[in-house]
Amino acid sequence: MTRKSYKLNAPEPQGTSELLENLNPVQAEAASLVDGPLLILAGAGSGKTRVMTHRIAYLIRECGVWPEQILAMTFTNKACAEMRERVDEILGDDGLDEARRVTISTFHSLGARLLRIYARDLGLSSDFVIYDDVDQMALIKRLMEDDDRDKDRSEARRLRGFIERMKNRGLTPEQAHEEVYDSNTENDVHFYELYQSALREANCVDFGDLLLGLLQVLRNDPKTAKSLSNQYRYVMVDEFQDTNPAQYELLKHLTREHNNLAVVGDDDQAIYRWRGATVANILGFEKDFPNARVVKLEQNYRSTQTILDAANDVIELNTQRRPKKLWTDNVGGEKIRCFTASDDREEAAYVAREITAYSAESVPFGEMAVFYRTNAQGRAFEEQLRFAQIPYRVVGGTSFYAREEIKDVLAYLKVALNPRNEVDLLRVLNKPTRGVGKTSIDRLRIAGASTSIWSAIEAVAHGGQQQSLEFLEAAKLRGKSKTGVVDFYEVVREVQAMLDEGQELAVVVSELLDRIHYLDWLQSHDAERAEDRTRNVGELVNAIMEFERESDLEGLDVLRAFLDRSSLVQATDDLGSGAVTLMTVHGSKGLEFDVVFLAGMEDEIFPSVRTEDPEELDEERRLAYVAITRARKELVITNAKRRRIFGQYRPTTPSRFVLDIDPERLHVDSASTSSHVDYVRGAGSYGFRRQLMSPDNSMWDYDQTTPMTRGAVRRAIQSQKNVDEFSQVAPDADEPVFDVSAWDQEPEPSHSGDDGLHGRTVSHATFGEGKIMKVSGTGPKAVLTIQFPGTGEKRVVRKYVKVL
DNA sequence: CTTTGAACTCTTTTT
DNA sequence: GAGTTCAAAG
Repeated sequence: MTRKSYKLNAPEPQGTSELLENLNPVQAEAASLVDGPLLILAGAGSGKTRVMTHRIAYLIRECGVWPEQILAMTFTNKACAEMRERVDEILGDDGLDEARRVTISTFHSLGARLLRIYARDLGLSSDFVIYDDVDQMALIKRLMEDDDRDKDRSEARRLRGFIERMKNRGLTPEQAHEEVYDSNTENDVHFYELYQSALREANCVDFGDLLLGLLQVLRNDPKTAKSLSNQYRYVMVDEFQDTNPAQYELLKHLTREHNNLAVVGDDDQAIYRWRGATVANILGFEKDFPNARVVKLEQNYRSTQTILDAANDVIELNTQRRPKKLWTDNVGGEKIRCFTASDDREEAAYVAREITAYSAESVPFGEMAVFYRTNAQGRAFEEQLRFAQIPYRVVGGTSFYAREEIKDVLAYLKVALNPRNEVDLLRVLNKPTRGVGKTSIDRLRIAGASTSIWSAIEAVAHGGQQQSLEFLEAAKLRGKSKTGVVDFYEVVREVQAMLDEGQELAVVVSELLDRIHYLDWLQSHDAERAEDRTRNVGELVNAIMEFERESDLEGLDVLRAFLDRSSLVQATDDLGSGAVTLMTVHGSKGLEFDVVFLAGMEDEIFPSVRTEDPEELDEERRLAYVAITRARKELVITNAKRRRIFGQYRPTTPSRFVLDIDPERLHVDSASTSSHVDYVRGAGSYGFRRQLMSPDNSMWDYDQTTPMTRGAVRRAIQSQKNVDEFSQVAPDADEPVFDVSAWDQEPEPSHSGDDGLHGRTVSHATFGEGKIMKVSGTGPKAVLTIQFPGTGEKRVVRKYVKVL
């Protein structure tokens, strides 16, 4: 990569730039302090994204910095997309596409991208595959068996946790060894070592490796570090309070040539300690970067005074924090509404009812959100919102790409790309069932012990040609298990062949599905869920097609890029849509909504049961602070007197965080089954109250006869009128839906915008000649539905066929 | 080898 | 209450 003219020293800002006109003086200062280390302490809602985006624009416009020289790190892909969009807006459309040229990335995406380039330095080939946590667990369990440890699930989880912690701290197994202080840890480190070499053998990396691997490259090869640092002349980091030591070290490497590191963060919003993040990074920033300048953003532009006060009531009880006070011009505001339901279902029903009511008062669905502490709580809300015909989208939870059927299909592709990848290989070797059971798998593993399972499979498939030990061992397979293994081998080879030919990815997948009768298998194997799963597989094909069409990559690179994306991006990462957002509090970080419902505010839910020491409680408190400060206009806090946990009802107590809020700011919805008169302010009172509580849950003051308020009734009635306008939940209605059922049907002719292609005969590398039945889109990337005699109907992108 | 059913366990939070 | 694991029958 050659950059001829680096701006080595960007000029100090001269006077005012019109770019900064829309910022307040402190924001403007933060955006224009361009050189050297900078710490921006940005309270909730103080416009930090605004500052960062303007800063990027300022660098480009006023300081003559090339977009390619700017690196901005965020925590989620969602945040990346938003930042890019906003930079684009500020810069305006001048045809230079500057926003696109800035590197805006998550740490992990950057890691994946750079590791593809430097894979060799780590003994990986660039075909390496990324393991998600399910794959990781599969590998760990297998290794535990080999290492004959107790094959205990919780032990496996513990080991995964250990490995993850090591990687978060940037420690390789060798480095971890030096830290060992007892024999148990010694043992764990040994396992870490084992795990790491298994990953390398399989030519795979896990999530932590995306960072640790990159770190290793930078540590071992100063030249690479230097050139990267020179390329990224200006580095910015969002949510700096949530960086872990590995990420921090990475930043140091990347900025060592210039020290131009601007970090934005808020210690009150640090919520990823459990993931290895340490506030030490933000608290000690000035120590590591002695000449760092510090800017504090304390004016809140988001919430009402009431909401801000409530948030402050909660957070001020934390002891370990940089003192700061947020203020706003936005005085007053509605009181925070509290509602206590009799159980979790009623809680959800209440929220649904209120959403309808707000909607009737013309709050758009997209401006409302429901937050909860754990993903499991989301289901109740899904049910009730669906029932109330409210459009919603669930963010987080099981990601699309983590679903079984999706992982299955992708596993075939991953094996085709990298057959040494044993986790994926074992995942689909007998899926759909081919008669290859545990015994056969064990034999293959023994046969391939010195090489790989794949080579043992190859040996079986190639029959008596080879006389190696592997072959002898593997040759014990006979009958159904042998034909099964051979069949699997052939499937993978066929996929590889199609990929080698440069066949379109979506076609490869369709062929694969046909070849292994995957959809039939889904149907016979688990009829109940088959419909959903079939649709998901169809959506996967759609996503692949879409990706391929938009991608400017060629050949196998498309597949690699798609697979990387599937491991790094949540399918729900896209923003926008007129639907109510359902998500965990963690997921809400960085977002804002007019109306926020904060549900399940009960002790042992929020704060979580698993909170043990005071530091963890502090973190829960910060989490509550984050939740509250997401709300612009109104906040509704709900809880339930009893809740189903482990499938049975258990009594609850109100969250101490609600008790911490000055009752002055609360308005108890009298439709509640409890009057909340018990809500007394003060953290100190909590422990005391808890002692007082009798086992029969007398904390809650039963008062079930209270009628709904007139306001609530009014809203409920109003809402009835509006219900019909909203269709059944269709979160991604504008996405093209791949109609799987159409695969077996007769093609239906169509003439929409077909460039005159309709009915023409085409020739395709694999399928031969066929007739175009349907055209959607125009140009080389249009999707053609083609009837191939002998093969049947296929959808193919225009550029892959020749029109005869 | 595969399927079935009963027993058993686990629940934070996510890139 | 859901997902996983284990044993026994097909």
